Amino acid sequence: MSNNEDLFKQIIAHAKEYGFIFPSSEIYDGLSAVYDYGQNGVELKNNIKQYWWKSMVQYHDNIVGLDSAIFMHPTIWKASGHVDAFNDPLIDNKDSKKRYRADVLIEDYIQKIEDKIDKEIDKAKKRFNNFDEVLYRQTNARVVQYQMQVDDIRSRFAELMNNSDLVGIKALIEELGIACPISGTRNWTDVRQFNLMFATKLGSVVDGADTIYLRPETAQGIFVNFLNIYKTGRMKLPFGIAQIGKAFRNEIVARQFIFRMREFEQMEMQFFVKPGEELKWFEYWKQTRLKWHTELGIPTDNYRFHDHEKLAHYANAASDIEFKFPFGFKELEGIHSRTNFDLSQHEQYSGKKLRYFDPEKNENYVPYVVETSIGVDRMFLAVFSYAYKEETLEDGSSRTVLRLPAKLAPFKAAVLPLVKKDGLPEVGYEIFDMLKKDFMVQYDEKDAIGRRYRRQDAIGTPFCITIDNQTKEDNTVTVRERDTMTQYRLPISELTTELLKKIR
RNA sequence: GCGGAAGUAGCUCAGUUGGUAGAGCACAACCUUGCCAAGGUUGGGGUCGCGAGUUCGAGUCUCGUUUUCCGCUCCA
Repeated sequence: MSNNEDLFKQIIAHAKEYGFIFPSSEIYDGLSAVYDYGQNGVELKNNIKQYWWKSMVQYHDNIVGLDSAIFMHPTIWKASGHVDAFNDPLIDNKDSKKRYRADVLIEDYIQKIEDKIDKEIDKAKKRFNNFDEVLYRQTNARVVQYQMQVDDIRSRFAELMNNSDLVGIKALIEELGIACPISGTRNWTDVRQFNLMFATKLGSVVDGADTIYLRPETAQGIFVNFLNIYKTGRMKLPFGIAQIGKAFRNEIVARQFIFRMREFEQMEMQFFVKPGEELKWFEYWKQTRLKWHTELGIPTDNYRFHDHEKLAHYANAASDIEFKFPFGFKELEGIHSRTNFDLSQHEQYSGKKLRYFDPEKNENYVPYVVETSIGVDRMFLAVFSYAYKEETLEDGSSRTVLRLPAKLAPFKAAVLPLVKKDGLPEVGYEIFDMLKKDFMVQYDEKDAIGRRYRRQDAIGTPFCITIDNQTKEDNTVTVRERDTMTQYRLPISELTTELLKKIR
């Protein structure tokens, strides 16, 4: 484990040292769990997004793109369930230092009483032959008393939650004498509300301005545009809408470098299908998405599916693609069969019909949705941490190399005149100007050639193009490959084709 | 949020019992070499995370704070 910890630290250090990722606001001491992408990081990140966008939008005639706003109508988050689900009242036990959801503590307490009722009923069942459970529940004094207790707590608790009465919730916990399961004490902190959504005010007049939220996921922007795209795009089921964009969650604990951040970027695609076909498409997208990952050349044993057993309220199937990060297998992408939950909710809250007219069946219905959702930053971390290698070479020397998939590398090639004289830099600039139209290319003439190769290795440039004195005679250059460190000569005129071939 | 560890130059670190900061690499300029890093000369860069306190004097001791990593907790 400590080996992996060291490796992870090295990866973080490398990301900073070579201009991939910097802590946000670093000269002001940084801002917790917020990061900036540097000159090389932004290229890698853009390439990841482009690779995704092409595979979704460009390669599918039935998937189109979207760029919806981060600000959205506040009711959207009521419809989606985020206002409720992202609003947890939390309470800490001062002795065990454990944190609980206050509502869960109360639910557990209620559950215990209900268990007692069940026990009474079980006993009675054994005792009486013609057992009438409904009648028994109404007449048995003990059961009636328990049931009244449960109903009382339920209704009081619901009211407290509706009024967001945190003081009242704590009072209820104390009144019920709920103890911490670990320490067994009733030494509680105050109940605090953690809203996972960032709120701000729309409109410059603070008084009376409406509270709006920074979106906690990009998916809802797709759902609320379903009708627009379906109609203006003349779409037919099945079809998809893809979107890349920032999302924000006020996590209680955001950590592990860029794995869990409060501001992050998602690549989501919602695929609308006929009811009843969703599980077929769920399987399809599971396999398709895994293929997208493995086609980058990262060995398949770095990936695994994790099928959910406990499903969210909106899903009827869900699976994660997990990646072997330096800190273990963790979620990289989620594939969810979201049923017609979201569109139905928006129908209800907006009052607009979000229906598809099926010309074959000659009927209207709310389509089902299969979602693929991947974090750009997590994908960045996955690729970056896989690519990072400390190698010992045959001659005993070592090199640090980023074995990035060529199509994701910030720079595709570096143009390196062997020496800074004899007209070689001039030829170098000619080649640079030629290649820059198609590729991100770096020009470097400083220091010994070997050192320049290593510099390119460290930022993952797959090819180095070296100009020497022979170049002036026959217009050929040396191409040096990052992974194998092998070299071969090539006419300058063939460089573009060669690079295109290798990078695709 | 709780507990543990850490924070000295871009990076890796040194800094004796408190006596007003060093090295290597990196960076810049010039010279030299020329196909797998670490030749030469010169130079730039640090109020030692931040803020208080103790002291004649704090990188070093005390307290607070912040950031990062790890564990717990929370979360898709």
